[in-house]
Parts: sequence; C-alpha cells; structure tokens
Amino acid sequence: MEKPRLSESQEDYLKEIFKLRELNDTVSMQDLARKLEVRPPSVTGMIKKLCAMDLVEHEPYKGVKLTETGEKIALEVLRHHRLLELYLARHLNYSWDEIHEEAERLEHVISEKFEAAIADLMDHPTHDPHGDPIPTAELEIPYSPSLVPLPSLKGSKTIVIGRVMTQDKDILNLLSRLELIPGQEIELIKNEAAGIRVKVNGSQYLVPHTIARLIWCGSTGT
Amino acid sequence: MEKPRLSESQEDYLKEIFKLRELNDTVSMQDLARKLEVRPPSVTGMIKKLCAMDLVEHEPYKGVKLTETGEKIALEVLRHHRLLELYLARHLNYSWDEIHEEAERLEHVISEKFEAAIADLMDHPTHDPHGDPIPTAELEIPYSPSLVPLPSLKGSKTIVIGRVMTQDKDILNLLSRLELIPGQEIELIKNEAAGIRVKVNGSQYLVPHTIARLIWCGSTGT
DNA sequence: AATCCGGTTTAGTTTTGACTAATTTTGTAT
DNA sequence: ATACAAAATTAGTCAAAACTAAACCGGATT
Repeated sequence: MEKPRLSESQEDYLKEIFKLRELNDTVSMQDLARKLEVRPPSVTGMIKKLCAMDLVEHEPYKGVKLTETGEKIALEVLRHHRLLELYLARHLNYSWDEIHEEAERLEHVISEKFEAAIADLMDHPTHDPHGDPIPTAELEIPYSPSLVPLPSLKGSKTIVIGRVMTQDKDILNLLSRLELIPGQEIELIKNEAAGIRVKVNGSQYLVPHTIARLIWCGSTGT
Repeated sequence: MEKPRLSESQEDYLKEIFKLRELNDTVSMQDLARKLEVRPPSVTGMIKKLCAMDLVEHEPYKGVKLTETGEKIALEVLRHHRLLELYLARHLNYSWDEIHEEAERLEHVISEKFEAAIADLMDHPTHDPHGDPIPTAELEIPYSPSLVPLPSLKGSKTIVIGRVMTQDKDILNLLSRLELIPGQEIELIKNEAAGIRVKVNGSQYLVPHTIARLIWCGSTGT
C-alpha cells in the first residue's frame, strides 16, 4: 500500500474526523459539515472518495470512522499542526489566539524535513500551547495526565489548567488575558448558578459555564 | 481598487512573469509554460483571466507584462519566497539546495504577520542565500552592487560571487560543495575552451561555461 | 509575393471539490 | 402502525485550472 498524495481538503476531512471521534464516538455528516464549513452533500461526496481510497469506513446513514491508514494520515496532519502552533508561539512571538489560524494553513505544506527541524529545535515537545497532545514522530499519542472539565469539579481547591478545548479566537483571546491558560494554577472558589468562581494570580473571576466546560483541569503537581 | 484574493497558481504566474521580465524584456507564453511546467494553452487561458483582473497586459501574439498592481503582487510573493529561503537556511539548518523547494510551497500561505516576524528576526536582510535581492516591506527592490556573469570576465584576478542564478537542485548542490556560493571570494585563473578555471579556498576547478554563466560576480570589497 | 514553421490561440474535455434542489432513510411520537 | 422531522443521500450544476487537438498568425526564406 503505497502512500497516496492527498489534497488539503482531504487532509482536513481526515483530521476533523479524528478530532470529532475523540469527543463523540460517532461522527455524523453534519458535524463534519459544520467543522469544515461546507454543506452536507459535499461531505457525503468527499467521504465516498476517501472510502474508495480505504482511508475511512462509512456505514450509510450511520457514520464514518478512520481506517488504520486514514488515522495515520490524520495524526501526521495533527502533528504538523500542533508542532507549528508551539513553534509560532515560542519562536515567532505569536500570541495564543493567533497560532491556530496560521498553523491551519501551514500544516498542509511543510515537508517532513521542516517538521523534523522544528521538533528538534523545540526538543520534541509533547503538548502544544492549548494543552493538546502532539503525536510523536512515530504517530503515537503521548501520555497526558488525566483531566476533567472545570464544571465537573466540586468544593474549593487548587488545580492546574491542562487543556483548553476551543479554537475560537475571541474566547482564546479572553482566556489568555485572564491567564486561564494551560500550566496555570487556579483556585476553585465556588460553583454558582451563573458560572464558576475562580481565583487566578490573586484576581477573582466568574467564568460562565459555557466557557468553563472548555477548560480541562488536573490536580496540581503532587 | 481593493485587493483581490489570488490563487496560488495566479501568484505563481505573476511571480514568473516578473522574473522573466528581468532577463528577457519580452515574456512569451512559451517561456512561461516552461517555467510553470504547464502547456502553452493553459498559459493563454490564465493570462486572459489575469488580464481581466488588470494584473497583466497582453498583446496577443506579442507578450505579457505586469501592470502596477500585478507587479506589487509579484513583489510580495517574491519577498515571501526570499525571506523564507534565508530563514530556512539560517534558522532551520536547511542546506543551500533544499531551501527553494520548501519556500516555493510556503510563500503562498504565510501571513503578513509571519513575514514580518521572520524579517524582524533576521534584521531585515536585503539578499537571500542565492544573492537575489529581497524586496523591502514597501516592495522596493534594494540596492545591489553591480554584477557580471563569470564568463564575461577577462584576465586573472580575484573577485567575489554575488549571485547564483539557477534553482536547479543538482547544480546548487554541486556549487555548494565547491563553495561557489554568494559571498565567496574566488580567483580567476584562465578562460579556457572547455570552461573557466578558478581557484576557491586553495582548490582549483574548471567550471563549464553552461554553469559559469549562472554565476554573477563583482569586485571584492574595495 | 507565396510559403512554411514555430509560436499562439481557440475549442472542447477532464478533474476536483464545492454548491442547490429533490429524494430517501431512520428514529421517534402519536 | 403511521406519520413526521431531522439527517443523509442522490442528481445535476458550477468554477478553477489543467489538458489535447485543431486552427491561426506572422516573421523569415525563398
């Protein structure tokens, strides 16, 4: 099975299927259409092609999942994306909310050489600035400490942010200004009706539930 | 006149027209077809579209040239390309013969932010590793010392390589191994029938005329 | 002046990946 | 059991950018 050259679209489909699978366990045409910003018939059409290439399996009216080969490719793209995000942040002074957009375009065009060069330069990091795991060069997903969404936590304690699961620029921008970013220790004050009250570096905020559920936390380095 | 969003193909056409214009002063469909690795009818077709967008002017059966707007865009792409080449060489340890290929793909997808970031990082360089001038942020072509092709030189003297005008990987690879690269001082020995005899860092080579005419030289820093 | 030939253009086709409109399926609610 | 609504699929269209084959200039040669 030699390696077929995929279009950027096709890579995006595979990547998105992979990411949706992590959350939903069944991936619908509609979810894909929303994420990829295309209409459902376009998705059905593309899925058919990917099916013919043995990159996905499709039960009509049920859902899609990646084949072994499809997942490999998705992980390659994801590795490019996340290495690039970290690289842009660390070496080119990109702010937290700008990195996604640029990486989204670059991920499809960098060579293996480029990938290896920036991975070397950054000492083979395991997580990107949003806390997302970066697949290794062998396309394994690295170990991550177990995390839970902020709203699921009870009582009041000190925790650390592990991952922020959105790529919405405005939300990211807001969170970065509040320093609600991976690695940050925060103090859980109270779970109120309107949101979750937290203390960050001395400042106290009420984080609305809609935003709080995007923030995944773990216990502080014990 | 608002800024139209161009496809990568279209950017390549404009860039190539600009580069050919520097050499030939009239740009034929065939030259373009060769450079872009496309058939002549494809060129005619695309030129028509670019004409309709007021990016080029076309005298049928004569040739094309860029309009003001078209040239601006060509210079933008060229700036991206040449900044990227230098960046890859300086910061990601790319070898001299690898940079062109990668820059060729990246030039179309990097943002203004990326461009500015690497330009800053490198202190706003004026020439890329091949000695080609890098258009400024304002899209002016920077001053370059005047150069002449190696075969046009008579007598025996010491000169400095200013520019190597090819992007053929094999030739670049050869030249870099002989250290025949911009900035290098070389000693002109003799213009023979088979080529030009030069001395570089103590080693003497016979450079065939086909290759010698790609090497442009200036006088050593007086 | 007529011819010829290389370069250019026209005409028509293909592929890719989107779209809309119409139809079909599936699961749920009556 | 039937009907309905949401989701998925089919059928057919469009635009971009390439292609081939065929027709068409226009400058050099005779």
